[in-house]
Amino acid sequence: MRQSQLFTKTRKEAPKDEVSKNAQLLIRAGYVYKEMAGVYVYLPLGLRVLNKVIAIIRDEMNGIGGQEIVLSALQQKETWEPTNQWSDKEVDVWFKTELKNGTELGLAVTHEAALTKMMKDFISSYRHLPSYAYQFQTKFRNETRAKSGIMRCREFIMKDLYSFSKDQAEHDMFYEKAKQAYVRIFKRIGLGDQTYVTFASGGMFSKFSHEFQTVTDAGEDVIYVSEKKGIAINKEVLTPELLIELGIDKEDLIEKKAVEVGNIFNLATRFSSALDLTYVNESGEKVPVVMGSYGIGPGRVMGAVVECLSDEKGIVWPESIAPFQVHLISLGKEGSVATKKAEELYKTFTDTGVEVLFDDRDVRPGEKFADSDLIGIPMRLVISDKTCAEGKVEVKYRKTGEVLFIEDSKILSVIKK
RNA sequence: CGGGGUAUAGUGUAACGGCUAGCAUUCGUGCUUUGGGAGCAUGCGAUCUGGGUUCGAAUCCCAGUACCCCGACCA
Repeated sequence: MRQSQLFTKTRKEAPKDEVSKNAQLLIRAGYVYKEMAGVYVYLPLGLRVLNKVIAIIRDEMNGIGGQEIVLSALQQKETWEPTNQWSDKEVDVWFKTELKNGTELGLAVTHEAALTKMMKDFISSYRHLPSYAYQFQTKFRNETRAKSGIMRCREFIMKDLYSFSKDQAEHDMFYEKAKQAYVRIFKRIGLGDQTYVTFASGGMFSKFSHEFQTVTDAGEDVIYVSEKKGIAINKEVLTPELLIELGIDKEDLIEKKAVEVGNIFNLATRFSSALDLTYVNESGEKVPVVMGSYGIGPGRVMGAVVECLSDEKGIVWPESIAPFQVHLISLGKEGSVATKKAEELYKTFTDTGVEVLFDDRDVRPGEKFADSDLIGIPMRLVISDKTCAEGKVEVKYRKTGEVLFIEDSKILSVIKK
């Protein structure tokens, strides 16, 4: 993509009412636009990152047998009444609306009830289980206080997978597989080092759930990390008994602030019982399906990456989710050798499938460099009269600052696809 | 939902109750310039909304709205 065609532009200063680092940088660099508190628009650059995060999650969900669907954002009152969750007392983050005829509707806070209800049409025998469905869908939550930029929103995309198993043993096996898939997701996204599988409150159906907590001061949760074990415990469930059970010394725990980027938990038969999702087992008995829920917020993940990996100059994207692989910067004047070469290189990249943002704007070098640092694409290539004279291209890595001069003919070989 | 704060061009800011609401940046135009947000000239662009006090309100008071922060909440 040509930067001259990109309708967004960078800013030197962030809006004064954005305090969080993620929102400041994402707005300054032109990734997101704030529509209102807790509601952000994803701009061309931001959508590319979001889609890459989504692609990684999708790949891992498909890898454990997930089947992608899209449920509706508008939900019926009847869907939530069996579990008593239509009540504003039970679920206090509802956005509700109604049809012209007065029928009450809700904007989806989450989807377990809707999917459970739907699955009644498809699950009736043990032969139909286990089954796993997931989606990327917009959730609406009427938070009393949106905060932390794109990390706590009133409208946000969430990946939610729901598992349908014959019994607890089958559920437990999948639960473990899903946990490992989550570990891989955060590793691939570039947050592996600072993200911990965290023991958290399991609600009323199991002792614990597992949260994936990314350590950052921008987070709202307090966790206790055991570096030795590579796991963490949410403050809300930390007890001496648990430490014994996990074989952790209290001295090994370090208190840290963290943001919950994923959560997986056992739903047991809460929804299947309430909504009558049952199947007939081999003995001919009708029994409720055992369910699990597995969530990740791609937008929140994106915010966490910015919080964790940016520096004083701007964002530093991991290669796996950067909006582009390469930031090609031409410093040549119109009609110069450098400009011609940059154009040729741009064509080579686009022809060979290299994702490239081409800064072909007629602005001064300093501005291009500053923008490049702010936008945070992992590899920067500079073409100037100087580099052309040597038959080379300057390569600079955003993360390390390392600079290389590569011969023209070898450029494609240093770019990872 | 409780508490606190803020509201002036696209953005960041200044202005004792009193002069044509100033500065920077952005944006437009022209010239110049081209390896870390250059320079000169010139132009466009603002007091959140509604009441009140006052001879006079960006400034004081009340209400509303929006946003931010702390806490609660996050099924």
